Amino acid sequence: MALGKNYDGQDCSLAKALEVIGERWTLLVVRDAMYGVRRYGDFLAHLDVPRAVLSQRLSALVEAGILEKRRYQDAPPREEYVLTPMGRELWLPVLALAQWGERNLTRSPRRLFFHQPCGTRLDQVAFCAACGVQAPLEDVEVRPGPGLEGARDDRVSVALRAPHRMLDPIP
Amino acid sequence: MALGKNYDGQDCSLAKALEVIGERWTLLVVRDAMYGVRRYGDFLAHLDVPRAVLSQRLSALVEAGILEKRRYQDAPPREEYVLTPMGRELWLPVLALAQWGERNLTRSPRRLFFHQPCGTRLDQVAFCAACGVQAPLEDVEVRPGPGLEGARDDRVSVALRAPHRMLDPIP
DNA sequence: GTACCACGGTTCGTTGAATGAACTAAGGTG
DNA sequence: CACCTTAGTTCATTCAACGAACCGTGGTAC
Repeated sequence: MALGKNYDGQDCSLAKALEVIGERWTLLVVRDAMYGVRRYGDFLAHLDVPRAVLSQRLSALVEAGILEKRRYQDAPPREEYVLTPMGRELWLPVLALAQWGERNLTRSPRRLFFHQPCGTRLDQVAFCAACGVQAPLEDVEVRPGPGLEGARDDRVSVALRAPHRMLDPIP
Repeated sequence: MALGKNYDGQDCSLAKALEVIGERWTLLVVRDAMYGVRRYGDFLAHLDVPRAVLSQRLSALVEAGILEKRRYQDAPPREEYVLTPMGRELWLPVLALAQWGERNLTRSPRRLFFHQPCGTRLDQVAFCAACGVQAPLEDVEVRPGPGLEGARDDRVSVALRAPHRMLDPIP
């Protein structure tokens, strides 16, 4: 489709990336997946996205190799969406963008990120000075920051108001 | 406006950031500004974006404090758009996203980034190991990578096929 | 066994935004 | 005086987002 998602003629890896994760809602779906959201209904509850759009985005992310759809229960049959390694690598740009928003668009931080093995707070490039490593997503813990207001009360929002290891499924 | 740009109810700095730079074309405009593109006509030539959309995006970016519109010539009156400090801070997420695209969606790198003061190649978080600093945008030089094919031949594309310091205006 | 519910979607009419071509306006240049 | 450049605006058409309603599969309660 030449309209809506493609940036034809842009020979640039940023444009390529945006063709995959640049559509409305897509990066928020990825963020939720990083927080451990896996089920259609949970994405829906947390995002207030039209169902048709969510279906389309999930399929597109699976197609692109960022999410994997897999059956986690047979009776009744239920599927879940989990990040692939390629999807987990989006951690860095997502964090950088969120931190930019935090520094420039909000008063105080909504969420803080920590290197789970050592408890050190992470900066915008996820580099843990204490350990001297770039923290992979699996080793990151989120905790609510001072700026987080409890506006929403869907399952997912409530679960994420407690400290939580990234990728751990929502209860 | 509840439609199209807002992510109402998402109490999250990523959503806030996406409200500002998440619309179609917006991040490509910012990328071009980082490369040194400043004039309406140059953005237009490089991006193949409809004129009305470009006008809207440029105004929105000025409104958001990411670009500054300023007169660089009086007869005839001409304006240019340059990144503000807040806009320059988008460098990190833009780089991280582009590098993700490069690693996961393309064969070989389109463009390589170097720490201009010392000539060291930069990684996805713009950390210069030789100098031990996070390189600011002003100190970065782009050079074409092996994967860059000379498909486009507009003014801007041609100019960017030579090594070029970030933010330096297109000739 | 039958009514009801949870989950994960699809369908569809309405609204808003992107597209691209044409037009405008200010001000030089030959 | 005709024409060119730059930076837009206007407008009809096309496409995608929205949100409400509907659908299908397979439990669970009575």
